[in-house]
Amino acid sequence: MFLGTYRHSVDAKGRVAIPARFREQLPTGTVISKGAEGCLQLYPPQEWAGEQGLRLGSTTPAEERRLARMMFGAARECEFDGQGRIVLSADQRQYAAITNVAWIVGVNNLIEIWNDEQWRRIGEATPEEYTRIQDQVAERRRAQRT
Amino acid sequence: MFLGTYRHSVDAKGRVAIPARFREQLPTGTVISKGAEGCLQLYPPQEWAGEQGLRLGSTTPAEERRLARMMFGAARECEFDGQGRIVLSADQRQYAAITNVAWIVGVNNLIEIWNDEQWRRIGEATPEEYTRIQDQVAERRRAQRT
DNA sequence: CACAAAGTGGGGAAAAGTGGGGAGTGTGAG
DNA sequence: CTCACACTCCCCACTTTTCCCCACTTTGTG
Repeated sequence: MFLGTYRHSVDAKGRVAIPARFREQLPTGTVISKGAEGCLQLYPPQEWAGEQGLRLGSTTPAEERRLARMMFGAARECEFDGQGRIVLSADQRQYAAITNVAWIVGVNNLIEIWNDEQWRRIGEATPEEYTRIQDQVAERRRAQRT
Repeated sequence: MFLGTYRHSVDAKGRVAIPARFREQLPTGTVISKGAEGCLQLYPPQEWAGEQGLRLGSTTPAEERRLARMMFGAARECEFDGQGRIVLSADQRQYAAITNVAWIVGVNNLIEIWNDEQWRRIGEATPEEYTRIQDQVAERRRAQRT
C-alpha cells in the first residue's frame, strides 16, 4: 500500500528519486506509464498484469488496436539506479509538464507523479470541496449497486 | 513484453536501428510484415506461430484468403546487421510511407514501425484524450468479465 | 549532538545510434 | 561473353545518449 505525498527535485538528466518507502515495495517489473489528468503512474507488476490481456494480431479489432498502441507505447519499465532514481523520458516529462520539481503521491495501489502546479490544484482541497467529493463518490456507488 | 516509443532515423539505404531493449528480446526467426493502418509489424517467432492458423484451403473464406496472401506475401525474416539495424525494403517503405524518420513502438506482444506524421496522429495524446482511452480500456475489461 | 539514511548533483566510461566506404553478388544491356 | 550498374552486406568511424559510480547535502533518528 502506497501512502503519502513527497516533493522531489528532477535534475537536468530527468532523474527523480522515488521515496524509499515506496521503493522497497516495488519489485522489478514495475511499469511507468501516462495516467489520467496529465499525471504519470507507476504500476507494480501485479497491477500492470491486468493490462496485458490486450494483445495485437491480424484479427484484432480496430478499437483495440488503438488502445493497445497508446497504452503500451506510452509505457516503460522502471529502472532504478544505485540511488533509487528513475529517469523520466523527455516524452513523459512533456506529457506531465514536469520541469524541476515533481510530486510523488502514493494512491493505495499505484504511485502517481505530478507537476508542481497541477498537484497544488488537486492536493490542496478545502474541507468543503473534500466533503462534496466524498458525497459524490458515495452517491455514485449507491447508484451502481442497483 | 515490448514497451515504449522510440524515434529513429532511416538512412539512405533504408536501414533503421531497432532499440536495444527490443532487440535483446528478439530471437532469430523474427518476422516483419505489413500491418493495419499502414504500419509495419515485427512478430517474434512465438507470435508469428500464432498467425499460422491462417491457412489456405478449399474451404477458406474469400476475405481470409486475401488476408493470408497479404500477410504472408509481404512478410520477411528480419536480419540484423552488426549495429542492430534491419533493412526496410523499398516496398515496405512505400507501404508505410517512411522516408527519413521512423517511430518504433512496443505494443505488448508486437513491435510496430510508423512514419512520422501517422504516429503523431495516432500516438500523441493530450491528457484529455489519454484519460478517455484509459476509460475505454477499463470499460472493455468490465465487459469481458461478464 | 552524532550517526545513519535519504536525496541531489555531476563526471566519465560504456553502450546505442548514425552515416558512409567498399567488397561481393546478381542482373541486364551491349 | 563481358562489362556496367545496382543492390546487399559487412566493416569501420564518429556522435550522442545512457547509466554507473562517487561525493556532497539534507533529513531524520537514537
